[in-house]
Amino acid sequence: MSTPTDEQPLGRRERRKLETRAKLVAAARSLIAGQGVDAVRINEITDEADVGFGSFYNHFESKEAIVAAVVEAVASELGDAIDAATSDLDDAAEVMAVAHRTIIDRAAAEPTLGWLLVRLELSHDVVSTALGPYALRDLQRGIAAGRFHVDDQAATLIALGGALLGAVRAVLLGRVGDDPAITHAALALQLLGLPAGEAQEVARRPLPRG
Amino acid sequence: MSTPTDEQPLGRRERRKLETRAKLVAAARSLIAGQGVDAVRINEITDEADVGFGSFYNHFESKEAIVAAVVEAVASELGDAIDAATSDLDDAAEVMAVAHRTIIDRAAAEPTLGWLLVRLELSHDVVSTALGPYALRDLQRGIAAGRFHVDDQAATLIALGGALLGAVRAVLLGRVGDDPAITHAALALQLLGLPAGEAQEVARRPLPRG
DNA sequence: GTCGTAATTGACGAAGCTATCAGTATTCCG
DNA sequence: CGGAATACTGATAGCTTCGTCAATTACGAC
Repeated sequence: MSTPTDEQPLGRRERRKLETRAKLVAAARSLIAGQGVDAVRINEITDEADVGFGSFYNHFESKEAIVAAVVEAVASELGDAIDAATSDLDDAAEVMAVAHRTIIDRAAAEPTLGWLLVRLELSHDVVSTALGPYALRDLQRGIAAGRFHVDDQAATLIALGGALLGAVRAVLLGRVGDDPAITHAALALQLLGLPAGEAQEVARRPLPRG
Repeated sequence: MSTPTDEQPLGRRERRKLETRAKLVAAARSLIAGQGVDAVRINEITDEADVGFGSFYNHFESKEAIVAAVVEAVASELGDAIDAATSDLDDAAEVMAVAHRTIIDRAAAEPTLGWLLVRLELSHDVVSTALGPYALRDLQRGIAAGRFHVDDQAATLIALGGALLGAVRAVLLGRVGDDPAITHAALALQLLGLPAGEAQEVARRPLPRG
């Protein structure tokens, strides 16, 4: 997910410019998480970023443009997190469980990220677009390994994504019991056709390098 | 879900008033379905309803007020549809499958309703609030009958609702195969712990009084 | 037919938001 | 050091939206 990051020999001017841009994106991110895209005003973004109003238009053409930047940032951040958490695993079912647990744990630890995910999903399909490819890969590994019993792959991914998003919302709203990540992971595996007992066992395995 | 509807002896004046109100709600419903709550302007609603701008404030205090009316209408409409479709059934698993199929089929037949559901869910929790009680009742029947294997009821309902909403969105976006309602119903039953074969069988049963 | 009541209407003032732009401050480079 | 380049700034013009209100219209009672 991460690019090789070719960089560094930048003048002070360039650095300040990027810094301003980063402040704007961070401010937009936090405000969108709190209020949703539509409710956020551009002057709120510049105030939060502690930057002159006019600066906004030095970096972005419109609100849509900065939203796109936020979406991209969130997508790559989550993608990296999933990669890091699952790269050491062999069992396809465990990969799926850990991927879901990662998302939910991160949303719980960083509600701003969680709300962003929820609030951006409707308008920008973040889950399908950004996470879909990972999910599809993991799904097919599980099918190939004979662990999942799946009839319609696309429909399964949709249900999986919807259930995940529901779980994230529930966590953010505090409507959950203990360790919602494990609970949800077990449900996801059950959805994929694992027997209840096996789903529980896989979902409960300790996270790698935790 | 439906109230006994005590009514009829109304003068023409009352009827016209209710008619205006109904036109406003219908217009709001269609516009919200198309653009989401935030994007809808009050003058758009009155234009669509073919009513003077000022009339809006004879019936509703604010946009929030009319949105609440729309939410209530949608909730009772769906509730009635589910009741009608499942009241003749004995098998708890079949009840759950038919309930989900009903929602998806209705969303497919009436995209306005589907989009409303999706667009209102974020801001108003329609699925949890309006459909949750039905789902909980059916879930507990299935558990009592020993057909579902459920660990955490609340988490299961959340996953079920999220998956349903995802399926509705997919249908509206055309990203589906044949008979998405049956496909999704089978997934829902699998999520509830039914073995894959059994889930398929129950999901495929013909709808009652179809 | 006349009058009182209540709903409807659209124009208007107030408030908010966007995008621009002319001016200022900072950095780069010869 | 000095001039060019570039990012930053906030006031402002123009537009959109909201909620109110005085005038108008439709209804129903007598």
